[in-house]
Amino acid sequence: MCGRFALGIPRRQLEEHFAAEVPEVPPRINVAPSQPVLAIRLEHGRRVGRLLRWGLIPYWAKDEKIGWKTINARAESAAAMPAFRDSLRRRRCLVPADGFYEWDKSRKPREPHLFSLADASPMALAGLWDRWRPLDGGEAVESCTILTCPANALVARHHDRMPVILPPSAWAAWLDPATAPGALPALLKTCPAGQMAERLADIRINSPDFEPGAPG
DNA sequence: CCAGACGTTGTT
DNA sequence: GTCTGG
DNA sequence: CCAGACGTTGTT
DNA sequence: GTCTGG
Repeated sequence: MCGRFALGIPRRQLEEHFAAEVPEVPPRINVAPSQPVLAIRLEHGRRVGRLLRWGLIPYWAKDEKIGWKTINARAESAAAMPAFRDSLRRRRCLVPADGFYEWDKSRKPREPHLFSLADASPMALAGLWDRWRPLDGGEAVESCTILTCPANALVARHHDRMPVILPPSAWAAWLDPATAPGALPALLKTCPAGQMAERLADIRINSPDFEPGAPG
């Protein structure tokens, strides 16, 4: 699954890598659910990075609590889920990351591992977003979720699910709302069967800077 | 019809 | 908003 | 995901 | 154990 990840890529490198306009974001080694995450989406045909709350709140929600249970969406079922299907059809995004964490729970204390690409290039996690307007007329909240798929062999040593990682060749079609829904499953299957999965590196974290309870 | 859910992961 | 269960 | 809390009364 | 907050 994907419940924590890292993002410390400098702005200009993100802009170059994703061909997008990206806001300045402080480097984070421990991005947690409910916090703002950088998501790249298409606005008027241009790729733009926005800070969206992690945990998708569907536009029809009565309150925002559902966002605690929607930090991930299963790629296999999202198209059929009331909370995700509209976003899957029309509101897809990329979530840049240095890598994502999985925990080794056989250790005391639990030990985090960072999974990043072997060549250290930025990862593009497949995401969905939505815009929710509070019933009391308060300000709209934009939020997002990260799709998951079955873990590849490397990640499976720790967990049976992992985030969908999209290769650069899939980004344009993923972001384009005009992409036919029928084409999406093929894009999502990029991970774990595709080449990116082969390039995942498993790095054990021993840094004293990493404190799960104190999101950086 | 109305009421209530709408989600994922992990663990047992 | 839309579907399921009662 | 992890960390941290884990309560009551009364009123709307 | 289970829920909430970050």
